[in-house]
Amino acid sequence: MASRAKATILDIAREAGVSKSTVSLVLQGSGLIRPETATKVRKAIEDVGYVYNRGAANLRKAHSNVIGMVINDLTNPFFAELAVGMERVFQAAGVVPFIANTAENPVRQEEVLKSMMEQGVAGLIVSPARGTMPGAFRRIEAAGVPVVFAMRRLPESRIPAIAPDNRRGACLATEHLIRKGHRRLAFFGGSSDLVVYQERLGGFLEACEAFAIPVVDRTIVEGETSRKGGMACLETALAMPEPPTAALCFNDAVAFGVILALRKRGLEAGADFAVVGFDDVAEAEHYSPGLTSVAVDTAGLGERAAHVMLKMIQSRTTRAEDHIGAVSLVVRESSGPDRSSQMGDAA
Amino acid sequence: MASRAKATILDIAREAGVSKSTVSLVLQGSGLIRPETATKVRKAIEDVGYVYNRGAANLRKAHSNVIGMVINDLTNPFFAELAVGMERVFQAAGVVPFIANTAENPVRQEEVLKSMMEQGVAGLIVSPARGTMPGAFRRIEAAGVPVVFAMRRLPESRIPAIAPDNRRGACLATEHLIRKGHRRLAFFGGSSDLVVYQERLGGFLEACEAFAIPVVDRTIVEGETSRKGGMACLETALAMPEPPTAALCFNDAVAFGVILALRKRGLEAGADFAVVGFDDVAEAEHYSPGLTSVAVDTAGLGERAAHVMLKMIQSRTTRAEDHIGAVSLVVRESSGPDRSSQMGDAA
DNA sequence: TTGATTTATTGGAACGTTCCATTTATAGCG
DNA sequence: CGCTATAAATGGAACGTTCCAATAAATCAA
Repeated sequence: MASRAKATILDIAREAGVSKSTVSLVLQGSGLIRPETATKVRKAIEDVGYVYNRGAANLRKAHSNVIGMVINDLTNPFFAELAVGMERVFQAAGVVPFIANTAENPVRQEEVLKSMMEQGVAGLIVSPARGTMPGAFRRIEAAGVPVVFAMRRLPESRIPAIAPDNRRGACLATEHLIRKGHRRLAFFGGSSDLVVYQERLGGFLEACEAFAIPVVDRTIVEGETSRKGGMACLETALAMPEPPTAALCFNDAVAFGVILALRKRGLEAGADFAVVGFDDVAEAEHYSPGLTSVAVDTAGLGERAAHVMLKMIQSRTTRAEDHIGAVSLVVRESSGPDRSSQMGDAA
Repeated sequence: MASRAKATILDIAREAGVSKSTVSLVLQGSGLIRPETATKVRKAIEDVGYVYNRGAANLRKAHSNVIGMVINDLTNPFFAELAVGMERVFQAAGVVPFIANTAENPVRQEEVLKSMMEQGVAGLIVSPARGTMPGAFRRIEAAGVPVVFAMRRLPESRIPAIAPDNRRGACLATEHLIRKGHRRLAFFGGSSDLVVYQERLGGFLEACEAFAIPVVDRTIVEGETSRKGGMACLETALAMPEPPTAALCFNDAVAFGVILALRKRGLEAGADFAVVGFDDVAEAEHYSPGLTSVAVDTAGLGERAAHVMLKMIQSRTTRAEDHIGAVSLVVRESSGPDRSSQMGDAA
């Protein structure tokens, strides 16, 4: 069936009885060639089972149409959603994003970035792994490849970042808890090596300050940003002499963990302890109880990041403005009764 | 700071005072060059901020070290886990997998596959989008690029597939429901254009047959493989004159939807209606109630697929054996009380 | 010393494209 | 009919690697 060695532009030229240049022109859809010739060439392409060699082309053209997306945790649905938002934009622009996962591992991240650079990507959208060193992107910047950070940023970096308004979101959520009447508040999960953590914690503290919550009534428990981490945080907090009655969680995964741990103790989120999450993943709505969470419009941020990237590529610059996405609080049951309700649930 | 035009092997050669061939040798870690020379060259590489151009290299070498992973729905945590399993294996082999999402869209899939082929991938691991045409992979096979299907297969294709034992899993789950005393059973979600659906439904029917469940007592409701689809399935089924008392769901997402819909009606999964899922995603364990589900060892299948792929590349063949992964039923609360408590199926 | 052997290094010809500068064919105009 | 203007097609020189065959330098055997 198929030829052993892979067909090249020259094979097509021979097959169609034209020159390689003509084939090349057809391939890039130039209007310079006569329609009949183009048809003839296209038929030949089909016949020989030709596969375009982008590597060879890039050798001359110098800018590819692939964009790399480097994500720190693909199993987190939050990041998958981000990816989906970006893809929507790129698809329309005829760009194929290649995704790679770093599994929150800076060493792996280095490998992945290297591989993408070698592949000649036109740009890189990155959600950096925790513990990324400040200089990790110096080489890439030096090579003139545009980079955009999504969701996370690095401490002192000039790379543009697209992220939600973490501080404001946390502030909003904390206010909500305070207005519900809570006076002993906790912030659960995350760790201070993440800029995002500092922003969210900052918002939490800002609201505490604004409502004059004394420092002793603010409990801050760092922990893994996972269900397990959330469970641990709750245990730690409840073991305290004056335990908090409400918690803002670093993200939804932590919040789910807290709800789970409450249930294990025979307590119910909402009724016995108020829980608020962050990110508003799809699951938050369907959880039981529904999780009050800060919605960050993940897919929208993905789209925005993709747009910024495209613009940077187009204007061949390596700099762009940060973009802070609007946030909103989605109130559900986990943060306490809407009225003074009872759920009809008797078995 | 960095040079405007990107550095090549020749720039390094000049910088280090050697020939380009020497630099090339150093780059591929050949033992032929004197250690001191190698060091000198490596320093030059560092100094000029050189980025290896794999496209150019592939022009001669003809086999790249990138493997494409084409996945039909990245937002499904199930597939993300699959991806993670593969990555583990590839990383050890020094291969970087590039992931792309087709969003269950055959047209998009075509674009993505084309792009990957153009990029010169060494192999492709694919979970084909629903509605993929039988001939969709003919060109790729003809080009001699090894392809492995993961989780899903195409109706009449010679491409090796790595998938769980769907039939047996469904059979196991159905038996479980029957032993619990259920006599009117449903199969919820999915649609018959998927081979996986046919296998799972087949297992369901096989168990029904074995336990002599009459055909009238088997309810089959096709539907979207999502929470929403699951909710719709339950509504349809409960509207019937003699509604089922238990359901095997096409996957966990459908099962979660069913549980949700039950709750909306004031019913509780487990107590009032038995629900079993398929895939045993991480969330199944943490759901409320815990979801009984068929565990398929997703990450293990990913690893297996990656191994098969590596072997195919190594032995430059495009054929391999199918691999059917073992499954097991994980019993939790959603399928009813552990003890043989009689459930009256009069609602 | 000479030649043979081993060890390091090097030029040059690919690889499959693109793109510029030409060439060739076609048409238009007086 | 010759001339120019336009349209269509073409050859050749890059692009950044690898790899073979060839060279140069160092070592050894006699």
